[in-house]
Parts: sequence; C-alpha cells; structure tokens
Amino acid sequence: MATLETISSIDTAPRHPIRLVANRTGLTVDLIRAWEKRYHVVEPARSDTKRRLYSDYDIERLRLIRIAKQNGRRLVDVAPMSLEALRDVVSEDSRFDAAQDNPAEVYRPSWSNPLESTDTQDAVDAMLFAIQTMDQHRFDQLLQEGLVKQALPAYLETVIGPLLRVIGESTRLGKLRIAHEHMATAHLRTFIGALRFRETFTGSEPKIVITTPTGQLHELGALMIAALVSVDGWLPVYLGPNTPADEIAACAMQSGARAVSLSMTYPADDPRIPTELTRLRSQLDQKIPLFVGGSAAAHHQELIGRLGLQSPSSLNGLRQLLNELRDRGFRLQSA
Amino acid sequence: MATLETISSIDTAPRHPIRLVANRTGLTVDLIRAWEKRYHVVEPARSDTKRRLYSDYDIERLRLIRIAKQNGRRLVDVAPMSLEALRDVVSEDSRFDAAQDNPAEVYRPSWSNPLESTDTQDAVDAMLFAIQTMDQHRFDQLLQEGLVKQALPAYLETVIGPLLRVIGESTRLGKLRIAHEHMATAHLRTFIGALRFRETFTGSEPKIVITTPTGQLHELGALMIAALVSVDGWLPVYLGPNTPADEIAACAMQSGARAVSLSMTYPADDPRIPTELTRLRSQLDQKIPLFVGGSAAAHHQELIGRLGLQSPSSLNGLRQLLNELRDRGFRLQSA
DNA sequence: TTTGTCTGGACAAAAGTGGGACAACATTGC
DNA sequence: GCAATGTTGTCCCACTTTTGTCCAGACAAA
Repeated sequence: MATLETISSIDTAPRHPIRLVANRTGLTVDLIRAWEKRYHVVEPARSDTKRRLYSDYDIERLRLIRIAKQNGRRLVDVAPMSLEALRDVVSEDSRFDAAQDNPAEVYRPSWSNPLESTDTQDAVDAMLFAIQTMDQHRFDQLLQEGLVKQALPAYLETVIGPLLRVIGESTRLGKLRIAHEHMATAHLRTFIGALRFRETFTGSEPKIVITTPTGQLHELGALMIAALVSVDGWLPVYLGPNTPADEIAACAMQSGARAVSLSMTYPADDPRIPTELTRLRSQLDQKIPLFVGGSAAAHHQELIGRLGLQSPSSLNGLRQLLNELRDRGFRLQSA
Repeated sequence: MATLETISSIDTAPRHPIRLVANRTGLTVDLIRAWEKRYHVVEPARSDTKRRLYSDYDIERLRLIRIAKQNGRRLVDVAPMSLEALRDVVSEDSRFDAAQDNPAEVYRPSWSNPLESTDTQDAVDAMLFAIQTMDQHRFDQLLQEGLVKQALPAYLETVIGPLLRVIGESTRLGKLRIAHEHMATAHLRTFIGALRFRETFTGSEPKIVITTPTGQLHELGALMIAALVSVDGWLPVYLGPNTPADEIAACAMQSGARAVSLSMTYPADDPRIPTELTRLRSQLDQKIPLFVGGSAAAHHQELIGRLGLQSPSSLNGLRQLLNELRDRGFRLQSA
C-alpha cells in the first residue's frame, strides 16, 4: 500500500496537465491560471509547446491553499507561503476551529510503543485504505478480524493506538479529508466503546472511574483504557470526555471507586489542567490513586510529581500498576 | 512544529482576516464589527487597504468574551476587561454554572411523540434510577431488555428519545449531577452506536450520509437515525458530529449516497447553520434530498422552505420519506 | 476537424468597510 | 406594573477591494 510513503515524500517531477490538476484539487482550470497570473501561487514547468505541467508538489500546494481559503485565509496571504508553512497554517486553522468545539479532532495517543511489526503495519495500512475509500463495512470487518488475532491489550497497543496516530497525522497533512477522519473516529468510538462489554462482570470487581478533565474533548484514549481495564477484572465507570474535577470526585465517591484514570491529549497546555488536577487530587480520598496518561501528560511532569499522581508511560505500565493495586486490595479485604 | 510553543504564549502579531476570526470564534462577521464599533472590544490592525487584521491575542479575547456572554455576562461589562481578567471571569462562571461548560447539554429530541404510555414511562423511570445510582450494569441491562420487547424504530421513538429528553431536563434542573449525565450519555453513545450493526448488509443498499453540521456537537440524534435507517434497508454512512458542509458534500459524492440527513439540536441559533445549509444544498447534486431534523430545525423553517429541504417532524415521518425514495430508486434502476 | 490549452483583458460576484436604522429584549426608575 | 431607557444582534446602504468567471483569437493535440 503506497499511502504511507507518499505521505512523507512528494514528487516534484512535472507531468500532470492542468485538467487533471483541476480534477484533483476541485478548482477550475480558469481559477488555477488566474491564481498563477495574479499571485504566482504555483509556477508550473512547461512542455516544449508551452503547456503547463504540474508536479505532485504543485497539486499539494493548490489543495492546501484551497483548504486555507475555506478556513477564511486570504489568497494574498497564503499565496507566497512554502508548502511547510501552508501545512502549518492549515493544520493550525482546522485545529483551532475545532479546539473550541470539535470532539473528533486530531488524536495522538502517546502511550503506545513506536515499534510496529510489519504485520500490524499492514493491518493499519489496510484500515487506512478502507477509511480513504469510505468503505465502512470493510473497516469494521478489519477491526473485528484483528480482534480475533490478538488479545485485547496487545491489539489496542499495536493496532488501534498506531491507527489513531496515523489517522491524526494523515489528516493534519491533508492526506485524509476531514470527512474521512470523522467517519473513522465515529466508527472507532462505537467499536472501542463496545469492547468493554465483551467481558462479563460479577459485580464484585473493584471500580475505576475513567474520563478526561475539563477542556479535553478527545475520548478515544479514555475509552481504550476502559476496555483495557475491564479485561483485568476492573469495572470501569466511564464518564465520557470533559468532566469537571468536582464531578469526577463526586462520582468516585458515590460509586466507591478504588482508582481514577484521566486521559489528556489536546490541548496539552490548557490552563485549566493544573487547576483541575490540583482540585481533583485534593477532593479525592488520599487512598485513591489518580492515574494520568495521554500525550499531554508529558507537559505536566512537575505538577504530576508534586501532586503525587501516577503517570505510567504505556498501556502496559498502567496495567501493571492496576494489577498490583487490585491484588493489594484483595489482601486488605480478606484480611 | 511550531504550534506548541505559539499556543502557550499568545502571539500579538496581526495577520488574520476577519473571516477567519469569525470561523474560529463562532461569531458572525457583522457582530465582530459591531462590537468593535460600540465597545472597542478589539481594535485590530489594518492592512494598507484598510482590511482588519487580527492577532491571536484578539481572537482569544473574542472567544473568551463569547463564552462570558453565554454565561450571562453583559457585553458592556466584559468588553473593557484584560485577557487575564476575562479568563478569571470565565473559569469562575464555569465553575458555578456547570451546565455551561458541558457539551452534553440539554438535549431535546424534537421528533418523538410527547405521548408516553405508562409502560414506556416505567422503563424510562427505571433507567433514570439506574443512572442516578451510577449503576451502569443495570442501565445496560435495561437498555438491552427494552430492545427485545419492541422493534427498533418503536423503541427509539418511545423509550430512547424520551429518555434523552428526561436526562437533559433533569440535568438542567439539578436532579442529576453532571457526572450522571456524562455517564449516561457515554453509555448511550456506545449503545446506540452499536445498534446499526445488528443488521446485515449486502452492499447493494442505497447509502445515506448522516451527520450534524458545523457547530452541532450532539450526535445522539444523528446516531439514532443511523440505527433507524439501517432497519429499513439503507446503509448509513455515519460521520459523527460537527462536519463542515464541504466535507459532507464530498463524502456524499465519494460514497455515491442517495440522501443526506442532518440532525440539529443545540445551539439552535448558531449563525453558522444558515451558511452551512445553504452551502451544502448548493454543493449537493439536486437529485439528492437533504433531510433536516432535531429540535433546532424548528428555528429555521423559512430557510428550510427556501432551500427546499425536507424536514419530517418525527422519526416515522423520516422513515416514510426514505422508504418512498428507496422504492422510487429501485424502479428507476430496474427501468 | 474537434477539442483542449494558451494569453490577455473584461466583467461580475463576493467580501470587506463605515455608517446608520431597527427590532427584540433586559433593566431601571417611577 | 409600566413606561422609559439601555443593550445587543441583525440588516441595509453606498462604496472599495478582492476574487472568480468568461471571452476572443491563436495554437497544439487527438
């Protein structure tokens, strides 16, 4: 599957006629020429008979400029930008549009190993392809298949995590449309959400409250944790994203939870994070450990240390800590 | 990637056109100018042709002021405030008035009959009790049980719809904590999301794109529709909430959808709604009908009429329209 | 021959600007 | 409780700038 390579390097060899460029970018032929005439948006090479010949690089530029325009940028401003600058601008815009209110945005799971065997790499590629072609059925099929091949924790770590990262990255680079990303995210929300119901619960499992703090709208990380811990004999009390500290504490108290886990990804430097974490730690019984994970956790090392929070660096690390806690709990209970 | 640094210290370099500011803040262009004219809320720099150029700092100010207004502050009061003062005010407000910060806010599914037999009333009550006691397991049990007793469309209309309404209402009145509502919403998201996979698809079903427009963050209504139409032999292409018009159109085109359905609930008067609907209608093939539902649809009657959109008043109405459309399609295909 | 592309220019639509009007609603003073 | 007043979102106008589309005539490709 070529997708992953084409993401990294873009061919600068000129070969595409203007018509094809128009088709691919969604611009009209006239418009492409007008932009060139007025702002030198792209300066394509020419054939020996003066026909314009565009490279993949040019096409990518035009595509990005079109998106930038949709985001409210003026042509005059974006026209002279380099490809890199354009990418930054576009991703910044779509992120901020979303930052205030788009739950289904670029998601970057931090706690998942970078190492990816070719096997799982293939699986991720195949899923990405299904997403690109809007083949929901195929996507679901692949997700289910993978679940058969591996145990849930390994699956989450080696396939779902990397998949989320690739989707986020591809969207940022413009390789996936927002529509594709939305579809994939919505589908994954359903899929991961259902995972924890594969386990049967006796009612005697220790409970763990799982959510994301105020301002953190991406719930897939938290949802993955809910699925993960249910495998290890915990009963997740899942609250969805964006829960205020007070509410988390109240919920932990009412449900008699033994632990609380928060997932934080974006925005990493939300000023509310320190406030919320401090508040939550102080309202929560000292015996209840508070786990913090997700890429944004790295930005708050000092705070995490000071408040005495636990911040495992991988899903596996979290599992181990929880297993210890659970067993310790059993000893205490039976003693 | 420069983004992470630039986020923390807000850039005061002026560069953004007013249109982009409107996109990012959710305010209308007119309103931004009006605020400037009257209260000097922001005083953007100007280009050499007198166009306004806003800095990140300005945008952040406007964003905060918008939130402060939502919280009930008066423009006159917040307009002269510094960024820091604004932040304080906003976080202060959101602490007290928790409903504000909460995306899973008062949800009022419009298309569902107000009539509730005592039977279904009991079911809803039982579920509400499970939510109040944070008994997720029981809640899930009740949801599943109900599904056995009734056909899916009836179940959605008589139980799930009313349940959503009651949850929203109870939260607003303070009878349910936000934590309860979050838990219930997250659970329902998983439950309803999984419903459409109860059907088996042959791949020959006509497709329908289902989502909510930009600014509309509540997806449960849309998700219900996805489940509903899959019963009637449609293949839902579900995009999650908050999808821009362009993306919806692109998706409809790529997937070859025969219809598009949007769900709108809150906020009902988002200024982006008319723009997005108009845009979508014009980008979409005229042969593809565009269905609009949800409580917010009532606020846009005139627009809906003018654009020739379909706005069934109940889930059943939608079903009928879709059935007609599907059958008509079959005749055309076989003819 | 027919279709598509090229250049250069003309034209029109869209979007931005300042100013003001107005209706809906909330607040205040009596 | 009611009228006066203040607040605020939206819309309209006349005008400028920016941007998209169209045309004509020449040439190239299929």
